[in-house]
Amino acid sequence: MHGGFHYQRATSANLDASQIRYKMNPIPDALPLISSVMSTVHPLRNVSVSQLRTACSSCSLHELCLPAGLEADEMEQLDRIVNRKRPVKRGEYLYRAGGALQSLYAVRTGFLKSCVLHDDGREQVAGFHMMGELLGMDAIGSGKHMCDAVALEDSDVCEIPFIELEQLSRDIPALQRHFHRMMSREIARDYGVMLLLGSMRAEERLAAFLLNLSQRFAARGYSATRFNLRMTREEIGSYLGLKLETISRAFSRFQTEGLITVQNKSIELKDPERLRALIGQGA
Amino acid sequence: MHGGFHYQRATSANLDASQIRYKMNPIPDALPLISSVMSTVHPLRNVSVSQLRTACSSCSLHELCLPAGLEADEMEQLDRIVNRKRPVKRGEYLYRAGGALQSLYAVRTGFLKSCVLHDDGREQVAGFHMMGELLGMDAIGSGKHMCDAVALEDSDVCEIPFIELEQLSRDIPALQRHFHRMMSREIARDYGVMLLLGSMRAEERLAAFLLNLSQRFAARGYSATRFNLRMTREEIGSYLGLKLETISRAFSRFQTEGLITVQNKSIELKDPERLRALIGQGA
DNA sequence: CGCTATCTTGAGTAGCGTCAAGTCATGTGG
DNA sequence: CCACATGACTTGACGCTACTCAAGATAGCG
Repeated sequence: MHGGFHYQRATSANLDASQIRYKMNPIPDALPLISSVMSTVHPLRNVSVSQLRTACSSCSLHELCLPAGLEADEMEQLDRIVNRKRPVKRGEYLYRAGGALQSLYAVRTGFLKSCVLHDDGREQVAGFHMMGELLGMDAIGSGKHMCDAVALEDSDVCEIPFIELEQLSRDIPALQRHFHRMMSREIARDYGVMLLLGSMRAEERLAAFLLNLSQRFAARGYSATRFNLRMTREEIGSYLGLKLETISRAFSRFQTEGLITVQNKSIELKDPERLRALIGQGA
Repeated sequence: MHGGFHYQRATSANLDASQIRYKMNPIPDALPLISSVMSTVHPLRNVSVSQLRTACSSCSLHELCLPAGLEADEMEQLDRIVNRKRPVKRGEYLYRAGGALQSLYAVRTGFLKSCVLHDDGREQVAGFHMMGELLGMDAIGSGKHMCDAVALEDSDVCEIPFIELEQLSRDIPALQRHFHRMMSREIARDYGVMLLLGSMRAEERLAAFLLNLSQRFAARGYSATRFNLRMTREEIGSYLGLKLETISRAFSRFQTEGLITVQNKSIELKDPERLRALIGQGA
């Protein structure tokens, strides 16, 4: 594992990009657990550029992503409009606030953040996005993106032209259904963030954040208790409405209390139950 | 204006319900300004129960609400599935967290709030809803409502069975389009709330809140500078992630600074520009 | 007319932010 | 492969904002 390697690194079926980017971390990324999601995976050595263009039907994310619930022939129709495998390098913008909506984007590999900007330069992280999640839905209302989307590590996304998606979802009820579900889940997620920002104290917020990440990794077949953060303390703080020093102090405190082990970007949840119980102390 | 009057009070074209509910307030609600939205209004004295059942096409909100952009015949189709005029009395729940999604609801008259609940009893107001706005979109993802919706004053809503809406929006592209827009706008609004909760200080939050209300009243043909609050200080505080005392102090401070006049629930914006400038001081 | 919910205001405090110094990772160029 | 530069993180001391607790005023309602 060394630099110069990373163009071959990522398949749609693994998250190991992060292991390469953070290759010096003493604790590697959680290894994928055996799960139904992983059943169609090609081993790393078999990956080639052509295989990176896999159709939705052979993408390991199709249960999580937009094609969930589609029949084979419907998935094929969706495949025809999806522009697969657009790479976004770490630090690159997928889109910027104010830019016209062209497509929605499904994360294939990697990790991104959305940032809302304020005139005075303040910036607020509105969300972190991992594989199978859909970005850009904030732009449908006005035709313009409300936020920046930035890759936190080298990532691949599928580009889904919005006009064509809307057209196709008229013909395929299951697609329409699932698209509505994904928009609605974004709204429900936002309500959760509001609850967090509006009524939790610093340590509760961080605990909720860690448990949320844990649950999302678990849903993708990775360890729920050991994972690597892809974002800085400052980005976590921005998302949680706190300063980076507060995040750092809370991590340290959790560690001395035996709730987690934290070493740089690597996290291990030692006692998820006590972490969960911690939420609700500040009522 | 006195009690016992209020069953005749509200047409789809006025917000005056609040003037009756808060009839003792020295400053009445802003009167509707002349605007395109008001062109089909019946004067109050002509209102009858049958007219309360008006179709979307004759509803003064159709430019703001779900039927925006539909042709006459399309609007007729939508009309057939909409269960018009379900009254919700002050304090009544339109739906509750955990309840199964049946319908979306469009506010016709009145004012409602959505509240997210936390296990430990904490409650966070996630939004306030006025005429032309759509509620319940958080429930599509899971099939269950994520929050309570409560009327803050006697209100009327149109009930739109979700399954039928989805069906119909396959046949009517303009309806599909607009429905997507409304969901997306909810997401964009949520991002704005996150920015507010995550990075503004108390007085900035309140200023942003007042300006937002102002803008929404203006979009409905009412005064942008004089209006009545329909919610308590505690509800404003909950929405803004602050305590009621903080809201009260900020109101007082704004008043002594000449930014607003506030008397109980009635608000006048004396200097919207300085109010706007105030946002961005705390960077 | 009195009861209750809502609001205002004050005094004291806790929690998180600010500022600052120093350590540790990452990755670059010699 | 090592030395150094840079960005990320940790920790401490201090300050300020908003919270808590409390008392009193006011409005709305029966």
